[in-house]
Amino acid sequence: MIKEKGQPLLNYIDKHISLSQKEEEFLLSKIKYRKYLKGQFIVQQGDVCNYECFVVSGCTKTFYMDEDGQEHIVMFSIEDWWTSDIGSFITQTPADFNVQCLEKTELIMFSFDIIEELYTEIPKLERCFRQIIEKAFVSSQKRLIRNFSLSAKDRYLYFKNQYPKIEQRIPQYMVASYLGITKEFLSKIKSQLIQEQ
Amino acid sequence: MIKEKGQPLLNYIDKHISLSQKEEEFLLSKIKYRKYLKGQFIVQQGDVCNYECFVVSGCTKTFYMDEDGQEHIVMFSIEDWWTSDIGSFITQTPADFNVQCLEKTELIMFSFDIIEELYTEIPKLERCFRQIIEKAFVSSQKRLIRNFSLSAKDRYLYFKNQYPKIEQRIPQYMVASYLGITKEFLSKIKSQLIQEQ
DNA sequence: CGTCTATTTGAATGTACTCAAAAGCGGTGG
DNA sequence: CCACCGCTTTTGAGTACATTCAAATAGACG
Repeated sequence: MIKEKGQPLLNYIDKHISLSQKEEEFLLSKIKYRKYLKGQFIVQQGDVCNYECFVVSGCTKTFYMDEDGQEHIVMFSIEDWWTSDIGSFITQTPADFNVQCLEKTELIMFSFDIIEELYTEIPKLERCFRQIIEKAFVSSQKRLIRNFSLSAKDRYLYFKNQYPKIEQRIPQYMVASYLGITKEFLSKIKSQLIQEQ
Repeated sequence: MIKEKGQPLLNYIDKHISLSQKEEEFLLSKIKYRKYLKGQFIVQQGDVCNYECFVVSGCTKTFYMDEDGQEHIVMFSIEDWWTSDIGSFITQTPADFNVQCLEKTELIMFSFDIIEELYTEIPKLERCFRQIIEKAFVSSQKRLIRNFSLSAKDRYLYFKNQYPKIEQRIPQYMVASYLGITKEFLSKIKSQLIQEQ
Protein backbone atom coordinates (compact mmCIF):
# COMPACT_ATOMS: atom_id res chain seq x y z
CA MET A 1 0.00 0.00 0.00
CA ILE A 2 1.17 3.53 -0.74
CA LYS A 3 2.62 5.22 2.31
CA GLU A 4 0.56 8.35 1.77
CA LYS A 5 -2.73 6.49 2.05
CA GLY A 6 -1.57 4.72 5.18
CA GLN A 7 -0.56 7.92 6.94
CA PRO A 8 -3.78 8.35 8.97
CA LEU A 9 -3.29 4.84 10.36
CA LEU A 10 0.37 5.47 11.16
CA ASN A 11 -0.54 8.69 12.95
CA TYR A 12 -3.15 6.83 14.93
CA ILE A 13 -0.81 4.00 15.89
CA ASP A 14 1.83 6.51 16.87
CA LYS A 15 -0.41 7.61 19.72
CA HIS A 16 -0.01 4.16 21.30
CA ILE A 17 3.44 2.89 20.29
CA SER A 18 6.32 4.00 18.10
CA LEU A 19 7.28 1.98 15.06
CA SER A 20 10.60 2.03 13.23
CA GLN A 21 10.77 2.91 9.55
CA LYS A 22 11.10 -0.77 8.70
CA GLU A 23 8.18 -1.79 10.86
CA GLU A 24 5.99 0.85 9.28
CA GLU A 25 6.92 -0.39 5.83
CA PHE A 26 6.26 -3.98 6.82
CA LEU A 27 2.89 -3.03 8.24
CA LEU A 28 1.91 -1.06 5.15
CA SER A 29 2.98 -3.92 2.90
CA LYS A 30 0.53 -6.25 4.64
CA ILE A 31 -2.65 -4.21 4.80
CA LYS A 32 -5.29 -3.42 2.25
CA TYR A 33 -6.86 -0.12 1.32
CA ARG A 34 -10.40 0.04 0.03
CA LYS A 35 -13.17 2.50 -0.74
CA TYR A 36 -16.85 1.78 -0.23
CA LEU A 37 -19.85 3.75 -1.44
CA LYS A 38 -22.72 4.93 0.71
CA GLY A 39 -25.04 2.02 1.45
CA GLN A 40 -22.50 -0.73 0.79
CA PHE A 41 -21.96 -3.49 3.33
CA ILE A 42 -18.54 -4.22 4.81
CA VAL A 43 -19.90 -7.16 6.81
CA GLN A 44 -23.23 -8.95 6.57
CA GLN A 45 -24.93 -10.89 9.34
CA GLY A 46 -24.35 -14.59 8.63
CA ASP A 47 -21.08 -14.18 6.74
CA VAL A 48 -17.73 -14.71 8.39
CA CYS A 49 -16.03 -11.38 8.99
CA ASN A 50 -12.48 -11.53 7.64
CA TYR A 51 -11.30 -8.03 8.43
CA GLU A 52 -10.73 -5.54 11.17
CA CYS A 53 -11.03 -2.15 9.53
CA PHE A 54 -9.56 1.21 10.38
CA VAL A 55 -11.75 4.06 9.14
CA VAL A 56 -9.67 6.62 7.21
CA SER A 57 -12.71 8.67 6.23
CA GLY A 58 -16.47 8.31 6.14
CA CYS A 59 -18.90 6.73 8.56
CA THR A 60 -20.32 3.26 9.21
CA LYS A 61 -23.02 1.77 11.39
CA THR A 62 -22.79 -1.64 13.04
CA PHE A 63 -26.21 -3.13 13.63
CA TYR A 64 -28.11 -6.27 14.43
CA MET A 65 -31.33 -7.15 12.64
CA ASP A 66 -33.69 -9.02 14.95
CA GLU A 67 -36.29 -11.59 13.97
CA ASP A 68 -39.01 -8.96 13.64
CA GLY A 69 -36.84 -7.13 11.10
CA GLN A 70 -36.00 -4.43 13.61
CA GLU A 71 -32.60 -2.81 13.33
CA HIS A 72 -30.56 -2.29 16.52
CA ILE A 73 -27.50 -0.09 16.08
CA VAL A 74 -24.56 -1.13 18.23
CA MET A 75 -22.10 1.56 17.19
CA PHE A 76 -21.11 4.16 14.67
CA SER A 77 -17.54 4.43 13.43
CA ILE A 78 -15.98 7.53 11.95
CA GLU A 79 -12.46 8.65 11.05
CA ASP A 80 -9.74 7.29 13.31
CA TRP A 81 -11.86 4.53 14.70
CA TRP A 82 -12.39 0.85 13.96
CA THR A 83 -15.18 -1.17 12.50
CA SER A 84 -15.73 -4.91 12.21
CA ASP A 85 -17.67 -7.74 13.77
CA ILE A 86 -14.89 -8.66 16.16
CA GLY A 87 -16.79 -11.62 17.55
CA SER A 88 -17.02 -13.14 14.10
CA PHE A 89 -13.46 -12.13 13.26
CA ILE A 90 -11.74 -13.71 16.23
CA THR A 91 -13.72 -16.92 16.13
CA GLN A 92 -14.14 -17.04 12.34
CA THR A 93 -17.79 -17.90 12.73
CA PRO A 94 -20.85 -16.25 11.11
CA ALA A 95 -21.32 -12.60 12.03
CA ASP A 96 -24.15 -11.44 14.29
CA PHE A 97 -23.84 -7.91 13.00
CA ASN A 98 -23.98 -5.97 9.78
CA VAL A 99 -21.59 -3.15 9.05
CA GLN A 100 -22.87 -0.69 6.48
CA CYS A 101 -21.49 2.58 5.14
CA LEU A 102 -23.54 5.69 5.86
CA GLU A 103 -21.26 7.76 3.64
CA LYS A 104 -18.54 7.12 1.08
CA THR A 105 -15.99 5.42 3.30
CA GLU A 106 -12.26 4.71 3.01
CA LEU A 107 -10.90 1.81 5.03
CA ILE A 108 -7.61 0.18 5.86
CA MET A 109 -8.27 -3.49 6.31
CA PHE A 110 -6.41 -6.05 8.44
CA SER A 111 -7.24 -9.55 7.29
CA PHE A 112 -7.49 -12.50 9.63
CA ASP A 113 -4.70 -14.32 7.78
CA ILE A 114 -2.34 -11.39 8.13
CA ILE A 115 -2.97 -10.12 11.59
CA GLU A 116 -1.33 -13.00 13.46
CA GLU A 117 1.76 -12.53 11.33
CA LEU A 118 1.77 -8.83 12.15
CA TYR A 119 1.46 -9.51 15.87
CA THR A 120 4.35 -11.95 15.71
CA GLU A 121 6.61 -9.78 13.58
CA ILE A 122 5.81 -6.58 15.47
CA PRO A 123 4.94 -7.45 19.07
CA LYS A 124 4.45 -3.77 19.81
CA LEU A 125 1.48 -3.91 17.48
CA GLU A 126 -0.11 -6.54 19.67
CA ARG A 127 0.32 -4.14 22.56
CA CYS A 128 -1.36 -1.41 20.55
CA PHE A 129 -4.31 -3.60 19.67
CA ARG A 130 -4.62 -4.83 23.22
CA GLN A 131 -4.83 -1.25 24.43
CA ILE A 132 -7.40 -0.34 21.81
CA ILE A 133 -9.65 -3.25 22.64
CA GLU A 134 -9.29 -2.58 26.35
CA LYS A 135 -10.59 0.92 25.81
CA ALA A 136 -13.41 -0.36 23.64
CA PHE A 137 -14.41 -2.83 26.34
CA VAL A 138 -14.43 -0.11 28.96
CA SER A 139 -16.70 2.11 26.83
CA SER A 140 -19.00 -0.77 26.17
CA GLN A 141 -19.38 -1.47 29.88
CA LYS A 142 -19.99 2.17 30.65
CA ARG A 143 -22.60 2.33 27.96
CA LEU A 144 -24.33 -0.68 29.46
CA ILE A 145 -24.49 1.17 32.76
CA ARG A 146 -25.87 4.30 31.15
CA ASN A 147 -28.62 2.24 29.58
CA PHE A 148 -29.59 0.94 32.99
CA SER A 149 -29.21 4.04 35.08
CA LEU A 150 -30.27 6.85 32.75
CA SER A 151 -33.63 7.70 31.22
CA ALA A 152 -33.95 7.87 27.45
CA LYS A 153 -33.77 11.65 27.66
CA ASP A 154 -30.53 11.63 29.61
CA ARG A 155 -29.05 9.02 27.31
CA TYR A 156 -29.83 11.27 24.38
CA LEU A 157 -28.26 14.30 26.10
CA TYR A 158 -25.17 12.26 26.86
CA PHE A 159 -24.90 11.12 23.26
CA LYS A 160 -25.43 14.63 21.91
CA ASN A 161 -22.76 15.97 24.20
CA GLN A 162 -20.28 13.13 23.70
CA TYR A 163 -20.61 12.64 19.95
CA PRO A 164 -21.79 15.95 18.48
CA LYS A 165 -19.99 15.23 15.22
CA ILE A 166 -21.78 11.95 14.76
CA GLU A 167 -25.22 13.35 15.53
CA GLN A 168 -24.88 15.89 12.76
CA ARG A 169 -23.99 13.28 10.18
CA ILE A 170 -26.68 10.69 10.65
CA PRO A 171 -30.47 10.65 10.46
CA GLN A 172 -32.35 10.95 13.72
CA TYR A 173 -33.99 7.56 13.49
CA MET A 174 -30.54 5.97 13.63
CA VAL A 175 -29.68 7.92 16.76
CA ALA A 176 -32.90 6.56 18.25
CA SER A 177 -31.90 3.01 17.36
CA TYR A 178 -28.46 3.53 18.91
CA LEU A 179 -30.09 4.84 22.09
CA GLY A 180 -32.44 1.88 22.18
CA ILE A 181 -35.67 3.85 21.73
CA THR A 182 -38.16 4.39 18.89
CA LYS A 183 -37.78 7.24 16.42
CA GLU A 184 -41.15 8.62 17.52
CA PHE A 185 -40.09 8.76 21.13
CA LEU A 186 -36.80 10.49 20.32
CA SER A 187 -38.77 13.07 18.39
CA LYS A 188 -40.93 13.67 21.45
CA ILE A 189 -37.88 13.97 23.67
CA LYS A 190 -36.41 16.60 21.35
CA SER A 191 -39.56 18.69 21.25
CA GLN A 192 -39.76 18.46 25.03
CA LEU A 193 -36.18 19.70 25.33
CA ILE A 194 -36.95 22.66 23.08
CA GLN A 195 -39.96 23.62 25.20
CA GLU A 196 -37.92 23.45 28.39
CA GLN A 197 -35.55 26.16 27.25
CA MET B 1 3.85 -17.46 45.05
CA ILE B 2 3.62 -21.20 45.66
CA LYS B 3 3.18 -23.13 42.44
CA GLU B 4 0.29 -25.15 43.83
CA LYS B 5 -1.82 -22.09 44.48
CA GLY B 6 -1.12 -20.74 41.02
CA GLN B 7 -2.14 -23.94 39.27
CA PRO B 8 -5.71 -22.82 38.43
CA LEU B 9 -4.26 -19.75 36.70
CA LEU B 10 -1.67 -21.78 34.81
CA ASN B 11 -4.35 -24.19 33.64
CA TYR B 12 -6.45 -21.27 32.48
CA ILE B 13 -3.58 -19.61 30.62
CA ASP B 14 -2.69 -22.91 29.03
CA LYS B 15 -5.97 -22.77 27.11
CA HIS B 16 -4.69 -19.70 25.28
CA ILE B 17 -0.91 -20.05 25.03
CA SER B 18 1.78 -22.42 26.25
CA LEU B 19 4.42 -21.23 28.65
CA SER B 20 7.82 -22.78 29.33
CA GLN B 21 8.78 -23.91 32.83
CA LYS B 22 10.85 -20.77 33.25
CA GLU B 23 8.09 -18.47 32.08
CA GLU B 24 5.64 -20.07 34.46
CA GLU B 25 8.05 -19.58 37.32
CA PHE B 26 8.68 -15.99 36.35
CA LEU B 27 4.95 -15.35 36.17
CA LEU B 28 4.28 -16.94 39.54
CA SER B 29 7.10 -14.96 41.10
CA LYS B 30 5.42 -11.70 40.08
CA ILE B 31 1.84 -12.22 41.10
CA LYS B 32 0.07 -12.03 44.40
CA TYR B 33 -2.33 -14.43 46.01
CA ARG B 34 -5.00 -13.19 48.38
CA LYS B 35 -8.14 -14.33 50.16
CA TYR B 36 -11.13 -12.10 50.79
CA LEU B 37 -14.10 -12.72 53.04
CA LYS B 38 -17.74 -12.43 52.03
CA GLY B 39 -18.72 -8.78 51.87
CA GLN B 40 -15.21 -7.40 51.47
CA PHE B 41 -14.42 -4.94 48.70
CA ILE B 42 -11.68 -5.59 46.16
CA VAL B 43 -12.25 -2.22 44.49
CA GLN B 44 -14.24 0.78 45.66
CA GLN B 45 -15.78 3.45 43.47
CA GLY B 46 -13.51 6.50 43.66
CA ASP B 47 -10.29 4.64 44.44
CA VAL B 48 -7.75 3.83 41.77
CA CYS B 49 -7.88 0.16 40.90
CA ASN B 50 -4.38 -1.29 41.02
CA TYR B 51 -5.09 -4.90 40.16
CA GLU B 52 -6.50 -7.19 37.57
CA CYS B 53 -7.68 -10.24 39.45
CA PHE B 54 -8.10 -13.85 38.42
CA VAL B 55 -10.74 -15.62 40.49
CA VAL B 56 -9.44 -18.92 41.82
CA SER B 57 -12.55 -19.60 43.86
CA GLY B 58 -15.57 -17.70 45.13
CA CYS B 59 -17.75 -15.08 43.51
CA THR B 60 -17.72 -11.30 43.11
CA LYS B 61 -20.11 -8.66 41.84
CA THR B 62 -19.01 -5.55 39.95
CA PHE B 63 -21.49 -2.74 40.37
CA TYR B 64 -22.05 0.95 40.01
CA MET B 65 -23.83 2.98 42.67
CA ASP B 66 -25.78 5.83 41.11
CA GLU B 67 -26.61 9.17 42.67
CA ASP B 68 -29.90 7.89 44.06
CA GLY B 69 -28.03 5.15 45.88
CA GLN B 70 -29.24 2.54 43.45
CA GLU B 71 -26.95 -0.37 42.74
CA HIS B 72 -26.46 -1.47 39.12
CA ILE B 73 -24.64 -4.76 38.71
CA VAL B 74 -22.39 -4.90 35.65
CA MET B 75 -21.09 -8.42 36.02
CA PHE B 76 -20.53 -11.38 38.27
CA SER B 77 -17.21 -13.21 38.31
CA ILE B 78 -16.71 -16.76 39.44
CA GLU B 79 -13.88 -19.32 39.25
CA ASP B 80 -11.73 -19.07 36.13
CA TRP B 81 -12.82 -15.58 35.30
CA TRP B 82 -11.50 -12.08 35.91
CA THR B 83 -12.55 -9.17 38.03
CA SER B 84 -11.37 -5.58 38.23
CA ASP B 85 -12.35 -2.11 37.16
CA ILE B 86 -10.36 -2.25 33.96
CA GLY B 87 -11.19 1.34 33.04
CA SER B 88 -9.64 2.55 36.26
CA PHE B 89 -6.77 0.08 36.00
CA ILE B 90 -5.60 1.01 32.53
CA THR B 91 -5.91 4.74 33.02
CA GLN B 92 -4.99 4.74 36.73
CA THR B 93 -7.88 7.07 37.47
CA PRO B 94 -10.64 6.72 40.10
CA ALA B 95 -12.85 3.70 39.64
CA ASP B 96 -16.47 3.98 38.49
CA PHE B 97 -17.26 0.56 39.86
CA ASN B 98 -17.17 -1.37 43.08
CA VAL B 99 -16.08 -4.99 43.21
CA GLN B 100 -17.35 -6.87 46.22
CA CYS B 101 -17.13 -10.49 47.29
CA LEU B 102 -20.39 -12.41 47.50
CA GLU B 103 -18.61 -15.40 49.00
CA LYS B 104 -15.23 -16.14 50.48
CA THR B 105 -13.05 -15.51 47.45
CA GLU B 106 -9.49 -16.43 46.48
CA LEU B 107 -7.77 -14.23 43.93
CA ILE B 108 -4.56 -14.05 41.99
CA MET B 109 -3.73 -10.40 41.51
CA PHE B 110 -1.77 -8.72 38.73
CA SER B 111 -0.63 -5.29 39.84
CA PHE B 112 -0.36 -2.34 37.49
CA ASP B 113 3.35 -1.99 38.21
CA ILE B 114 4.05 -5.59 37.35
CA ILE B 115 1.86 -6.23 34.36
CA GLU B 116 3.86 -4.17 31.87
CA GLU B 117 6.96 -6.04 32.92
CA LEU B 118 5.17 -9.34 32.42
CA TYR B 119 4.02 -8.32 28.95
CA THR B 120 7.54 -7.33 28.01
CA GLU B 121 9.23 -10.39 29.45
CA ILE B 122 6.60 -12.81 28.17
CA PRO B 123 5.09 -11.40 24.96
CA LYS B 124 2.89 -14.49 24.69
CA LEU B 125 1.16 -13.27 27.84
CA GLU B 126 0.20 -10.09 26.08
CA ARG B 127 -1.38 -12.24 23.38
CA CYS B 128 -3.28 -14.15 26.02
CA PHE B 129 -4.59 -10.99 27.64
CA ARG B 130 -5.50 -9.50 24.29
CA GLN B 131 -7.55 -12.57 23.48
CA ILE B 132 -9.28 -12.50 26.84
CA ILE B 133 -10.23 -8.86 26.56
CA GLU B 134 -11.41 -9.36 22.98
CA LYS B 135 -13.80 -12.02 24.16
CA ALA B 136 -14.96 -9.84 27.03
CA PHE B 137 -15.65 -7.00 24.61
CA VAL B 138 -17.66 -9.26 22.35
CA SER B 139 -19.81 -10.48 25.25
CA SER B 140 -20.36 -6.95 26.39
CA GLN B 141 -21.59 -5.89 22.95
CA LYS B 142 -23.87 -8.88 22.70
CA ARG B 143 -25.31 -8.13 26.10
CA LEU B 144 -26.00 -4.57 25.01
CA ILE B 145 -27.97 -5.94 22.08
CA ARG B 146 -29.91 -8.32 24.27
CA ASN B 147 -30.89 -5.44 26.50
CA PHE B 148 -32.28 -3.60 23.50
CA SER B 149 -33.94 -6.40 21.64
CA LEU B 150 -35.25 -8.67 24.36
CA SER B 151 -37.97 -8.17 26.95
CA ALA B 152 -37.11 -8.47 30.63
CA LYS B 153 -38.60 -11.94 30.63
CA ASP B 154 -36.47 -13.13 27.74
CA ARG B 155 -33.38 -11.55 29.24
CA TYR B 156 -34.04 -13.50 32.41
CA LEU B 157 -34.52 -16.74 30.52
CA TYR B 158 -31.27 -16.12 28.65
CA PHE B 159 -29.41 -15.47 31.89
CA LYS B 160 -30.90 -18.53 33.57
CA ASN B 161 -29.91 -20.67 30.66
CA GLN B 162 -26.44 -19.18 30.13
CA TYR B 163 -25.32 -18.88 33.74
CA PRO B 164 -27.25 -21.49 35.73
CA LYS B 165 -24.36 -21.84 38.18
CA ILE B 166 -24.37 -18.15 38.96
CA GLU B 167 -28.12 -17.94 39.45
CA GLN B 168 -28.00 -20.60 42.12
CA ARG B 169 -25.31 -18.79 44.08
CA ILE B 170 -26.68 -15.28 44.32
CA PRO B 171 -29.83 -13.69 45.73
CA GLN B 172 -32.59 -12.93 43.29
CA TYR B 173 -32.50 -9.19 43.79
CA MET B 174 -28.98 -9.17 42.43
CA VAL B 175 -30.07 -11.05 39.34
CA ALA B 176 -32.72 -8.37 38.88
CA SER B 177 -30.10 -5.64 39.14
CA TYR B 178 -27.91 -7.44 36.61
CA LEU B 179 -30.85 -7.70 34.23
CA GLY B 180 -31.66 -4.04 34.69
CA ILE B 181 -35.07 -4.52 36.31
CA THR B 182 -36.49 -4.19 39.82
CA LYS B 183 -36.57 -7.11 42.22
CA GLU B 184 -40.36 -6.90 42.37
CA PHE B 185 -40.69 -7.22 38.63
CA LEU B 186 -38.34 -10.19 38.46
CA SER B 187 -40.47 -11.86 41.10
CA LYS B 188 -43.56 -11.27 38.95
CA ILE B 189 -41.79 -12.66 35.88
CA LYS B 190 -40.89 -15.81 37.77
CA SER B 191 -44.41 -16.40 39.05
CA GLN B 192 -45.69 -15.83 35.53
CA LEU B 193 -43.24 -18.43 34.18
CA ILE B 194 -44.42 -20.95 36.76
CA GLN B 195 -48.07 -20.40 35.80
CA GLU B 196 -47.29 -20.87 32.11
CA GLN B 197 -46.03 -24.40 32.62
C1' DC C 1 -38.52 -18.98 68.51
C1' DG C 2 -37.62 -14.34 67.14
C1' DT C 3 -35.22 -11.29 64.14
C1' DC C 4 -33.48 -9.85 59.97
C1' DT C 5 -33.38 -10.11 55.20
C1' DA C 6 -35.30 -11.64 50.84
C1' DT C 7 -39.30 -12.52 48.14
C1' DT C 8 -44.06 -12.06 46.80
C1' DT C 9 -48.36 -9.68 45.89
C1' DG C 10 -51.36 -5.80 44.64
C1' DA C 11 -52.74 -1.14 43.28
C1' DA C 12 -51.52 3.04 41.21
C1' DT C 13 -48.31 5.28 38.19
C1' DG C 14 -44.97 6.33 34.59
C1' DT C 15 -42.05 5.68 30.81
C1' DA C 16 -41.71 4.29 26.45
C1' DC C 17 -44.13 1.78 22.48
C1' DT C 18 -47.52 1.04 18.60
C1' DC C 19 -50.17 2.56 15.06
C1' DA C 20 -51.95 5.98 12.11
C1' DA C 21 -51.84 10.23 10.03
C1' DA C 22 -49.89 14.68 8.97
C1' DA C 23 -46.14 17.71 8.10
C1' DG C 24 -41.41 18.70 6.55
C1' DC C 25 -37.63 18.27 3.40
C1' DG C 26 -34.54 17.21 -0.41
C1' DG C 27 -33.97 15.80 -4.90
C1' DT C 28 -35.67 15.12 -9.70
C1' DG C 29 -38.08 16.00 -13.80
C1' DG C 30 -41.29 18.52 -16.49
C1' DC D 1 -39.32 27.30 -10.89
C1' DC D 2 -42.71 24.53 -9.29
C1' DA D 3 -44.82 19.95 -8.52
C1' DC D 4 -44.29 15.60 -7.15
C1' DC D 5 -42.07 11.68 -4.99
C1' DG D 6 -39.86 9.22 -1.37
C1' DC D 7 -38.02 9.41 2.94
C1' DT D 8 -37.66 11.46 7.61
C1' DT D 9 -39.68 13.69 11.39
C1' DT D 10 -43.57 15.16 14.11
C1' DT D 11 -47.94 14.70 16.54
C1' DG D 12 -51.67 12.34 18.96
C1' DA D 13 -54.40 8.62 21.00
C1' DG D 14 -54.41 4.31 23.01
C1' DT D 15 -51.61 0.62 25.07
C1' DA D 16 -48.03 -2.26 27.24
C1' DC D 17 -44.23 -3.10 29.91
C1' DA D 18 -41.99 -2.07 33.90
C1' DT D 19 -41.70 0.89 38.24
C1' DT D 20 -42.98 2.63 42.83
C1' DC D 21 -44.74 2.10 47.18
C1' DA D 22 -46.79 -0.45 50.78
C1' DA D 23 -47.84 -4.52 53.00
C1' DA D 24 -47.79 -9.47 53.57
C1' DT D 25 -45.24 -13.75 53.41
C1' DA D 26 -41.34 -16.74 53.37
C1' DG D 27 -36.58 -18.18 54.57
C1' DA D 28 -32.20 -18.17 56.93
C1' DC D 29 -29.68 -17.97 61.00
C1' DG D 30 -28.42 -17.48 65.71
